[in-house]
Amino acid sequence: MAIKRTRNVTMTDVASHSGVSRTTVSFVLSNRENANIPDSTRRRVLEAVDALGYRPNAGAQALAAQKSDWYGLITEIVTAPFAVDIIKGVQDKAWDERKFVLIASSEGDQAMETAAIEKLLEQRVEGLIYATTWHRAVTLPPAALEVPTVLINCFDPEDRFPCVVPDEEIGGYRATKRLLDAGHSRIAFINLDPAMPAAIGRRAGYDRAHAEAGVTVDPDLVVYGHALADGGYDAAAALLDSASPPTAFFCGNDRMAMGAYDAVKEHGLRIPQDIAMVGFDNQEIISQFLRPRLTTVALPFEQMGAVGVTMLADLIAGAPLRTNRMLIDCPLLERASV
Amino acid sequence: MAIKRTRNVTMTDVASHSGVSRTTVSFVLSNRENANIPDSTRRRVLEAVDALGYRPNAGAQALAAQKSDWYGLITEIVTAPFAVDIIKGVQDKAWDERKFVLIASSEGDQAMETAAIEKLLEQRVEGLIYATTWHRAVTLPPAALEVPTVLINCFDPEDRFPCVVPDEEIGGYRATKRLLDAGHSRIAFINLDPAMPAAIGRRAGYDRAHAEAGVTVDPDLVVYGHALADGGYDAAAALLDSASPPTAFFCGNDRMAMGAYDAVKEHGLRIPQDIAMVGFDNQEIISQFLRPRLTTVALPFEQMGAVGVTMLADLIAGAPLRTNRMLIDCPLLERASV
DNA sequence: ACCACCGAGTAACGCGCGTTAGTAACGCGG
DNA sequence: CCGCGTTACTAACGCGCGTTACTCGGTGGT
Repeated sequence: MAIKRTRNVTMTDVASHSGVSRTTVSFVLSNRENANIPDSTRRRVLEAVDALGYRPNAGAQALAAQKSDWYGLITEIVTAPFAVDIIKGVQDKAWDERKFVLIASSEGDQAMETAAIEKLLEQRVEGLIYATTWHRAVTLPPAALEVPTVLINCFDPEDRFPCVVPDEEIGGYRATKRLLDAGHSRIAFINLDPAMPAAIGRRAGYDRAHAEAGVTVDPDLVVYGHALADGGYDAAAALLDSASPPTAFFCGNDRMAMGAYDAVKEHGLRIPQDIAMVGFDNQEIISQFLRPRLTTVALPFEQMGAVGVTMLADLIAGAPLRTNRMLIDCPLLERASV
Repeated sequence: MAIKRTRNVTMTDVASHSGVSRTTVSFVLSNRENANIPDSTRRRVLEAVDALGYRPNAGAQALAAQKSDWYGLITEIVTAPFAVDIIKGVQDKAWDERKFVLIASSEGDQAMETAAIEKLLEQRVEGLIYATTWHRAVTLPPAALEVPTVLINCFDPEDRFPCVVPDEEIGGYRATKRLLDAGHSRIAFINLDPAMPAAIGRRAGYDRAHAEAGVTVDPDLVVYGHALADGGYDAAAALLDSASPPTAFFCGNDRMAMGAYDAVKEHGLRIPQDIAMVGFDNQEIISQFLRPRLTTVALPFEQMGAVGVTMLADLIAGAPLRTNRMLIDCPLLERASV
């Protein structure tokens, strides 16, 4: 465990080592124009930087320059899978803008969340991104008002913060249209809790697709399931046992589709020959590995993260936002279950 | 979008607002002992803090105090699911020690990884935690040597860094013993790539359990599968079609178990009545929702994260480490597939 | 010979804060 | 009245760096 504890090398060290003033070192390192640094000097400085292993002190830089180059990201990291894609989208995009992302997890706990925001503000982040794992309304701690803030996958009921949310309606529309196009007319919709924005939007898309196709929606085919595999299983089994069963299922999420698969198989039916199935979320570990692989609608979290960063940058720059509520398209991913 | 842009309030502002010196404010806020601050003064200061919305500047604090209270965490965030648990374990434990965690993602890319470490060092993190999503040897950029560093779920071939890794052997042992105890004697082992530390350790545990039970291992029952659902399906199907098929499967991960489930069901066999199944990883989204729910061995990532933080704290404090390679137990989670 | 100008470089201030070394006022025993 | 210990505070330095406002030694033009 040999730890090379380099004494903290500062610009002053670099300066004396290369025989110039600290100011000159600063000019060289910040590539300042109009500074008239001849190449010979520049080289001497850079060599000293290398030789001494100089590393700028970000805190001191931020203090002197009065800016931090950091964005803060608050997210529910426990509820796992989706948060990761948002983080990735945010981080990559931020990197493009030479910004870094300070991640704090909220764990759903309100007190901890407030503490996290405080900590980020103490780091003097230039802006805040608040992301949730499921589409919903949120109420942020008041501290968030102190700094430019963008919401991802959630929205402020009072509209004080701009947000990026998935276009649930188009997702529901795409899924349903795909099934209608495949010739199905009895399409069951195992939706999420009807109070959720996701459920409302997707239902609207389901209805619109039917309307455009001139097919009447049978209200008995639209049910609400517990949002896990069991919920999908139960709902699908009940529908298959009904007097006039559906020939296709549109499931509110991939987990329910996973349960529905089991119900279909246990009824001795084959996917997609006898029953077609479309999911939602594109939770890869499920949709990629179900047999047959599941056709589903993607929630483009990574893209949402990237768009969020762009909006935040505009907000910080004081640029006008095109919209306070950015809708992100949800594409259909064709696999093998239709 | 009403953004309350509070001009940056400093200690000096608080001082003048409450009629004391900046030093006194500092003493009050840091709860300094032996400072003899009467309650009346303390209250005046705290009221001013509140009234002005003062918020300490972490960068300035770090600069003055010559310490940062931050740990750096580098992790492969793309390969998703596991990274999240490590992050959670690290963050919670760090919070207990009043430390904060700066997360950077490496994305597997060597250049980006080096850049990430540099950035963390520029923030003057007190230590570094490097975590991977699968157990393996890693080679860190040399910059990691400049600061106390702990590895999680990976190890340094040259042993320059202490590490926390899962005890694969005990995991393999537990899984196998459970099946032996259930009366099985022909237990197939669909292992991961035999070059992986995980595969080696689990195989050793599998062998030890057999040896202790006095059961001879049939080498034909130990196969290596592509680590995805298809690999599990193919391997399980082949074994079930063989002359003397197994009565139980121990799968190298839950994804393969997911595929094996399909193979078993397609052979008209029932789990667990006809075939018992044990997975590995406890990838919740799979093991919780397969029907029947999958008995599996957990990789305790959260715990590994917490232990890593403890080791790092010791390392920073210069305390002697009990071991340079901490093994974490992998418990068996009983569900319904045995 | 004088001035204007340019290239090359530096002294010095301030960012917000922790901390040390003080000071000023007061009470109390002798 | 002196000396001394408390109590309650503050002046001032330094952390590492960005930045502004300079200095100083040449060159070229008139």
